[in-house]
Amino acid sequence: MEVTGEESTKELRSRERILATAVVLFARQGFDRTGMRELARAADVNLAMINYFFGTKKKLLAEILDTFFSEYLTIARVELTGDGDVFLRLEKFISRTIYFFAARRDYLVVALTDLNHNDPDVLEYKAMWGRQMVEIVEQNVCGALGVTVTPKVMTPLLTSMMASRFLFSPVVEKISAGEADLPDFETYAQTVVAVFLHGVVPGSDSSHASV
Amino acid sequence: MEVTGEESTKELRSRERILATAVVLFARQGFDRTGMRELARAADVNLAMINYFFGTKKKLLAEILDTFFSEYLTIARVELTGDGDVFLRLEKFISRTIYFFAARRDYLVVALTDLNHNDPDVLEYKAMWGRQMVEIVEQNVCGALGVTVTPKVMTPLLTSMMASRFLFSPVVEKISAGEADLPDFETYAQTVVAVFLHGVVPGSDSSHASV
DNA sequence: TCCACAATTAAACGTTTGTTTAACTCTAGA
DNA sequence: TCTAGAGTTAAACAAACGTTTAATTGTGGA
Repeated sequence: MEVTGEESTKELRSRERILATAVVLFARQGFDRTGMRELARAADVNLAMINYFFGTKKKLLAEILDTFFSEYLTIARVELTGDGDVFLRLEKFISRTIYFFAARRDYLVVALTDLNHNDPDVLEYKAMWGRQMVEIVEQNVCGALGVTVTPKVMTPLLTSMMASRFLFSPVVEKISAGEADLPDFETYAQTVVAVFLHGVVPGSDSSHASV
Repeated sequence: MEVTGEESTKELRSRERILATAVVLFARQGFDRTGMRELARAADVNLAMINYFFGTKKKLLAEILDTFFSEYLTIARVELTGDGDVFLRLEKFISRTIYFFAARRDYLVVALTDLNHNDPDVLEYKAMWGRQMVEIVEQNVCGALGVTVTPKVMTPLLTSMMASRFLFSPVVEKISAGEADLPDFETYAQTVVAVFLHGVVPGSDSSHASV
């Protein structure tokens, strides 16, 4: 068939339907707790189609992770590199990343939870992406900021801060239905920017001056 | 046998050996990827002993999580409540928590990754602990700090910051063997305190004044 | 000594797992 | 019109899963 046309033939749709369904299920119930039959049923394809298109379940996961990490890394490269003001660059990076996390929340959850265990294979894969991320932060942020925090501490720290809203959201929403809910992403992005750059207390430089 | 003595009889040892081994394996390879037979072999007990002592695999996990969350909550109650200076209380809380995370790293990893999926049962369990944590922060931190950040945002944010060092450590260590490694916990605790209270840039109140 | 009972064991239970096979349908290109 | 090949299907594979059963061992208290 050769797929010379660009979209919507039935075969292409199956592949993408599997992919889209897999992200949702993996995020909701985890990679291991999601069976091939369950995924096939949810994506409305035959069981064998998953192995036909992706080979193995692990390779299906790998494709999801590649999508997420490459896009995340692109944002970091675009927003963090350059000669502009470091604070402005950080502000833009954090803001764009949070919007990215919001748009691809399921990808984020899969990447940070399913990936968080340490098969030697998976560990090497994670290190590959982490290395590039740390490198960008090291060469474009740490020096320009003139801080003592090392890039290997700062990178996970900032990533955790930006992601926490999305990783904890199911719990937080469950805590109190109706009451004051989570802020929109615009507000949340500003919060993370503010805390990361200036700390929780907004107006002060806060060397112990409370109550 | 009644277990009137306080320790070291063979039966007690089996139960605790299972528990200790489970935490390590669950943290390293995940709850689902760890089979009962594998756990039994690693703990050097018969397969049936796990169900004999804990009933089901899920209840074994629940015991691990209870241990972790109750201790974490105790620290929050002890260090965050009271009338002293908010900054000093936060500083002590962050410091003690990070030492706690370091001592119980495997527990932390199990609690934050294996628990991060959303079976309705698990979600309710997480909400139970999260609710108490948010309440403590709300009543003892947010008001005293006089900040606009809501407790439902601040609590996950701070927890993420404190935990990031431990969740990402396998990746970060893999990134470059030999080179400048992660800081000790004393230093890391100070870093989190500093960033959370004053932002990444130490000496300035940093309203755009770089390069 | 003997009894009651906790601990331990080997074996089997029925499901479910990810993957593979071989046959079949459909369609684009010669 | 015919054919090569991609898409799709039902069925089966061995392996691993969590759990249960029934029998055995070992020990403290009567």
